[in-house]
Amino acid sequence: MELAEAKQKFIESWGKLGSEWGINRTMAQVHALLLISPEALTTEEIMETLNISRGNANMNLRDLIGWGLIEKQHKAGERKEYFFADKDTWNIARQVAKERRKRELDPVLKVLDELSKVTGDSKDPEFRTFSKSITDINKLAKNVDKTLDTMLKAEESWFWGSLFKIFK
Amino acid sequence: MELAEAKQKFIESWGKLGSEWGINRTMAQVHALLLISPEALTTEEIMETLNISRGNANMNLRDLIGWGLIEKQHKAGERKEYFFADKDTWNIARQVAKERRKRELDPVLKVLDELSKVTGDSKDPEFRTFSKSITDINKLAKNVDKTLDTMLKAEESWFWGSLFKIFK
DNA sequence: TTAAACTTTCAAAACTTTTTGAAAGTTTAA
DNA sequence: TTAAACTTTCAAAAAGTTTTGAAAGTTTAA
Repeated sequence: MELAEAKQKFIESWGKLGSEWGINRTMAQVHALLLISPEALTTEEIMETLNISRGNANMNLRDLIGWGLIEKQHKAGERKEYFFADKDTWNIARQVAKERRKRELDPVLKVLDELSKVTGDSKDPEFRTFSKSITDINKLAKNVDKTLDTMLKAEESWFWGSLFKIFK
Repeated sequence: MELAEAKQKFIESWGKLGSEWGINRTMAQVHALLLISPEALTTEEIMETLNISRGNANMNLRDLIGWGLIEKQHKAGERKEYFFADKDTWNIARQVAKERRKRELDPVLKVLDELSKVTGDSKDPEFRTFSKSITDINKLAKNVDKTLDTMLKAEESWFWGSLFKIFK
């Protein structure tokens, strides 16, 4: 396979994976493009490579900055803004985990805590089933939360090293 | 909070979480409803409770069966089909992880393996950056894959117990 | 200042996904 | 058999999401 073709394929696959996990396909593609670019790129270059409009490019670049996955770069003597991606996959994974935890897991934990407080007749099967499910899900969610917390603080080598010890 | 209100809130939150993670909102809501129901429910009851059409209910029930999250139940002397959800959160988590791995992670791993085979001029920064990114992502993806594999085989107590040992 | 170079915004259009509901299909009891 | 009770299908409609592109806004050099 040619390098050019391989690049295309990577951008496509990354976009598809993103959309399956609830991330805007174009945003994932822009990220993929920057991931494999040795140099920072301009909005113009991104628009051209991915065949997207200026507005679209701008909006997704801003979102990627919001996710902490890319940064702006200023080149001396140039007016244009350049964008480049953090290339460290461990940082990327941590950053995504961090943002999704904040945006999605945290609110759910809050609701679950509220819902665990609901009281009722412990003879009522409706209440008992509700209560048990909420409690169980709450426990799982808290465990996930705690694990993410450790992961976010961890160094890559320590993290995988530790998992390796457990998982043979 | 009333039990009825709490149920509503749970169904809503579960649906929202699902849609943020790329799972059809209605499917997640049907799942939530069955999770907190002590008894198996008919399509009719689900349609009424969630205010959805017969076609929609049927399609999402089938999908949930496909995900291994709910099952059909036949009641002696009854024509109707009843549906009930596995209430064990650990099983649910495993089942979801298993399906998403199969549907989404596996294909990406396949593409990454292909892309790691691309050869090129190691003096070319374009090639070097591409190559390094693919290799790194491939490594991370394989680690995730291996960890999921262990998790899928594990018993809940063993799994969390082991994590606990690492994560203080 | 001014105007060129650039970035951001946002309403409308395009596209994607989900939902509906009526028709077709299936199963069962008699 | 038949027909009632039920489930499944699927094309069209509705809802939701993303993209466009022109206009407005901002920054900078001179």
